[in-house]
Amino acid sequence: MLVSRADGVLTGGRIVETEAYLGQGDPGSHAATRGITKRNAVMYGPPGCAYVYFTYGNHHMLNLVTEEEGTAGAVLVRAIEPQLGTDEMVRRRGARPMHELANGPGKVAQALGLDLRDNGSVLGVGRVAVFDAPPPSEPVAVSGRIGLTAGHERTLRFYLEGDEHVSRGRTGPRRTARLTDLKDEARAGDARRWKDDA
DNA sequence: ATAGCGATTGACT
DNA sequence: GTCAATCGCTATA
Repeated sequence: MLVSRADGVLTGGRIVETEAYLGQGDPGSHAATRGITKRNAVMYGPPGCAYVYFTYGNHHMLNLVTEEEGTAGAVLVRAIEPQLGTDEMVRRRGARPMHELANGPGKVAQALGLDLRDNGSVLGVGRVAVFDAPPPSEPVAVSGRIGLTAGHERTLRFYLEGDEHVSRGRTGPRRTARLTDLKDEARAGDARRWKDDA
């Protein structure tokens, strides 16, 4: 559950689509180039913070920092299922079908009223908060990330299979799995990474 | 100081 | 399916 209290109004919903962005070695990441810059600094900061950036001259993107301080890593929230403050979300986004209020990363930030002021804010302390929720009943689909220049693709996009609130997009190759299995895979990957580092 | 570009969207063919 | 809008960040001079 993702919740915003921008403008003193609570808005939010269930996260239904995400993409992972790593640090060095992930050419699609803002942290791809070695070193901290003014923009990507928050990605290197402590986990549990919001990394918000501005792109294409119009759109804000909300990421959740995931890795320990000193290691770049964040999850881009690409879509949510509106559940809280939907009337305010309609006011911010314009009259649209419910499933088009936040079915894209730029739309998520707009619907939640977020902007660069939220960059670096601590989840639950600033205007953005994330709460645990029951695991989804739908299978989780895994595909390549959207919108990256060729050669930057990695299968790091995760979304709820068949959910109407997921962004439209060229999916490409895709597989589905249970959430518990994906978590097992992630843990195995972490173990492999630690072993390699050692 | 500044050219080039982008983790997109919305309108249009 | 194509395409323009739009501006902060990054890299280069």
